[in-house]
Amino acid sequence: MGTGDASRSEKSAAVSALDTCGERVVDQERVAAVRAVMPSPADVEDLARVFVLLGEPGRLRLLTSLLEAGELCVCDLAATSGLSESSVSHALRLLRAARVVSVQRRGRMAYYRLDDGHVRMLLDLGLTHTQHTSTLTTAPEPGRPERTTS
Amino acid sequence: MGTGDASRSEKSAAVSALDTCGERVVDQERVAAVRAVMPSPADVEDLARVFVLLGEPGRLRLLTSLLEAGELCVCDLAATSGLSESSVSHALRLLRAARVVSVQRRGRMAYYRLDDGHVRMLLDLGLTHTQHTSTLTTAPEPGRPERTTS
DNA sequence: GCATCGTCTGATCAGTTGTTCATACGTGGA
DNA sequence: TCCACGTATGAACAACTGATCAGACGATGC
Repeated sequence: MGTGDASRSEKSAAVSALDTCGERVVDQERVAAVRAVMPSPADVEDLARVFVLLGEPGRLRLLTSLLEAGELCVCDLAATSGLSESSVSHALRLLRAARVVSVQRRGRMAYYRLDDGHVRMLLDLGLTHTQHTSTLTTAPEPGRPERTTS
Repeated sequence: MGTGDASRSEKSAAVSALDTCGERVVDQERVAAVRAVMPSPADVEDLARVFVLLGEPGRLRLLTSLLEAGELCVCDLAATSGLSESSVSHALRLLRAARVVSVQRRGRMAYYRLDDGHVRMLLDLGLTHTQHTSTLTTAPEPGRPERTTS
């Protein structure tokens, strides 16, 4: 099955440009259309980086805390997230590097806040829906007091 | 970290309920407020699972392809995402388990589509903003000048 | 029936990631 | 000044994850 397998090229014949490495393609038009609008690799990786940062329960609790409180210091973030202060510091380092949070120092305290409206929207959207969709993914849990995010 | 460290309980004295394990807390009111509205651990982990699924470039390209095409078979997904067909299959397995995609078989083909409006919104929101915000994330960090926002 | 195709799956391996421990930095108070 | 505090950092470790390879399954065509 090499490349000569044109048995289902009923749609278009301009395959060579798309079929870069012997991959079989069924619906060539659709594949071409998708490729045309596919974000650049850099954009995809950027977005993936953001989602990854949101994809760890500890960081997610940190960010949720900041979403609710507006501003918190490291030790309070440790208290609200249940992480050790060291873990919080390490996590905040990553979030800082991605410009997701910003820090402002007062005295020997460091106060963090969300610094990215984009992430705030993703967070808010995610939190809202997750609470409506309990019992879906893997949560056999009984009822929970469904907070209203306002 | 002695347990008797109540040195800064200047705001309220009802610490015992919050301070479960010798953690220092600065703004107890705010911490209590955040804890009150913090989603349940199960909800947090559910949401984190979703974000993790979106947080890998390969899967993100798969999902973007489905968002654009509506429906694609495995080999076409391999073509649009640049992954091997085996990797696609493994990835789709995870996405299926999380009810993010659904599959419909016709003959020996398997056609996948997005099956979660929640995820579709997150995807769409993410993709929209990422394309406006290129040149941001991957920036090599200008020295880390702790910008005092605004 | 047999061979081929598209897809799925398990095992293995390498790379990544979060946590912990120990320590270092800068600040503020005695 | 010295010490306690809040935070930041590096190293080491365990756990997880994605890619690859090999093989299996069901469906189709001869």
